[in-house]
Amino acid sequence: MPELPEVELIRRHLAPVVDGATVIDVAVSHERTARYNSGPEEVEQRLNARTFTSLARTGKFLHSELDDGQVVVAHLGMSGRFVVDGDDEPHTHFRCRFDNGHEIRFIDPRTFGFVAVCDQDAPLPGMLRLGADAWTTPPEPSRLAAMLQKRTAAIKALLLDQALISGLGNIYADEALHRARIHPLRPGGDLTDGETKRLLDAISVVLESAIDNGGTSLDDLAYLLPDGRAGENLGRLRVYGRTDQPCLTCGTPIEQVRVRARSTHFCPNCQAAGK
DNA sequence: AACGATCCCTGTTGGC
DNA sequence: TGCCAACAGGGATCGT
Repeated sequence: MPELPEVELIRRHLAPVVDGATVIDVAVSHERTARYNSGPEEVEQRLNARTFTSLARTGKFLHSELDDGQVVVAHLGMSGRFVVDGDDEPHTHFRCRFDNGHEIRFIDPRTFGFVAVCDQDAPLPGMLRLGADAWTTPPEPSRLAAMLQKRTAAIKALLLDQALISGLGNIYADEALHRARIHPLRPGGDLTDGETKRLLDAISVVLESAIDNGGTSLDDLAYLLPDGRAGENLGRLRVYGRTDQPCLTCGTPIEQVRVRARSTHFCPNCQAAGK
């Protein structure tokens, strides 16, 4: 499941292909991929003959303004991949050929992802409420503390709320909480100023090193580097997917609980429930 | 307004 | 071995 680091690496791969390129052929072949427009035809019509400007990323969203002021937005969801100049393969729901000779394809078996074209003054609902990007524009500790004030939900759940901070998903939320030594079930409003600062530092380190390591490729290989290799960050995860295995810091078995229908991994010793 | 539950979807896995 | 339920989760939506 691509999170901020994986989406950023995909952006870096796609940007040289799409920036300044003009669409000469586009085909959307799945209704759900076009669900934020009236259907595949609308996405095709609004994209055809348009020129991409600069491919950007906010949280887990990829977006580019077009030469006529529209905005194209893509989200990879759970299983979405972009491939440049690839071969035909199952679950290809979007193909776009450019005047520079390159073609990009969007492959998404679970169809949680999408490609949308919207007007600048009518962004997608999800992007409208998007909080500051967790990596490029993280909030000051005092600002995050203010946002967490009075919040009773588990800090893990709040980290997954893209309206607070955008870009963290289930893997990096667990990793950041472990690095910050904060129990995932602690109510957000109970965090001390010191813990809030630790959490922001941990988020920064966890995301940065994931990008440096080429992202996290899980066993399902839904995410791969542009050249087809697996990202190397899986072996560096300290809690995610390590239920019952010894904590790499203290040896205590990693525990797993569910928070907002998401598996949550933590060390009961390093991340004490009290404080 | 905040919070938790539910749903969408398909490939993979684990239990019997 | 084969079948099927359970599981994985980002985000929208809805009820409380």
